[in-house]
Amino acid sequence: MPELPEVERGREIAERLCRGRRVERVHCPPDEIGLAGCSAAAVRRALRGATVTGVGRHGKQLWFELDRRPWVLVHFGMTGAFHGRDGGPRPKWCRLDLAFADGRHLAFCDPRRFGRIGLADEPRAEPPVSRLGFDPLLEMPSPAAFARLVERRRGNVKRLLLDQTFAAGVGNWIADEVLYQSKIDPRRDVEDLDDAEVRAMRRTLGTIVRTAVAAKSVSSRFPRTWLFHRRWGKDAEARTHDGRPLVHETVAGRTTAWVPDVQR
DNA sequence: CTCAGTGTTCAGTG
DNA sequence: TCACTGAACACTGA
Repeated sequence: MPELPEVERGREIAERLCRGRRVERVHCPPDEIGLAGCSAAAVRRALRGATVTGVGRHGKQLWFELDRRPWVLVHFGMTGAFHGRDGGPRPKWCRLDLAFADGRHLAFCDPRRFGRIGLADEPRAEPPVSRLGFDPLLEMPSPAAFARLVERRRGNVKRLLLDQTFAAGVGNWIADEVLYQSKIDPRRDVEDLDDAEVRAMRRTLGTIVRTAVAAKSVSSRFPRTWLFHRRWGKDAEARTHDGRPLVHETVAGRTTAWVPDVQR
């Protein structure tokens, strides 16, 4: 479930393994669907022989910064992840594999193939990155600026949180966690939120994202009070840490876990 | 065998 | 123009 914290974890793995190193060999099989408007050959050409100067991220978008253009963008889709290794066979579901002179490899694995690989000269200045809203880890708006962004929106609050042009990197579980910790019913209309609720959303969003990133996205290290640990599966008996019943219901087209006792 | 789920985009409806 | 729904995408695992 790659949301912002999982993608940031991928960025850290890639940066530690690749930064300052020259790409010796590239494996990138032809793949019409998973390549966003470019050929596998173009991806190989962009990477082979280039030195990785850094790995950037905004929301769920991640890119390799190279010592020449274009750069290479990766979106993890629903099941994408990076795996480092010292050698040996490529892992299963590998769609991109970079080999470095020191024998290390970085593989992008994506079993369900919803991930995307693309090229861009200036990722931040062009779509899809340029269309994204603020990244809650890198640039959380002030309370006043956050309130102004919310004021301009319509529809229910779950939809707002999932909208990548509002807050980049929020996915289904973070949206539900924010609403639970902010005590807001996911079906509520954005226009009906009061100032305290909007402030609570901003605060919980920041805390949840920073906490998950600090835990390196290892969910067993997330606070035990989080809804996260209770939301998976649609167990009719599911309860929060303090014994309140969960419900699962489709809101904004997505399975939503929430707690009617707590969220108003 | 069926089907939920995960992120995103797109076509269609109101 | 906007809000919203449902389908499509590919695949695993229950």
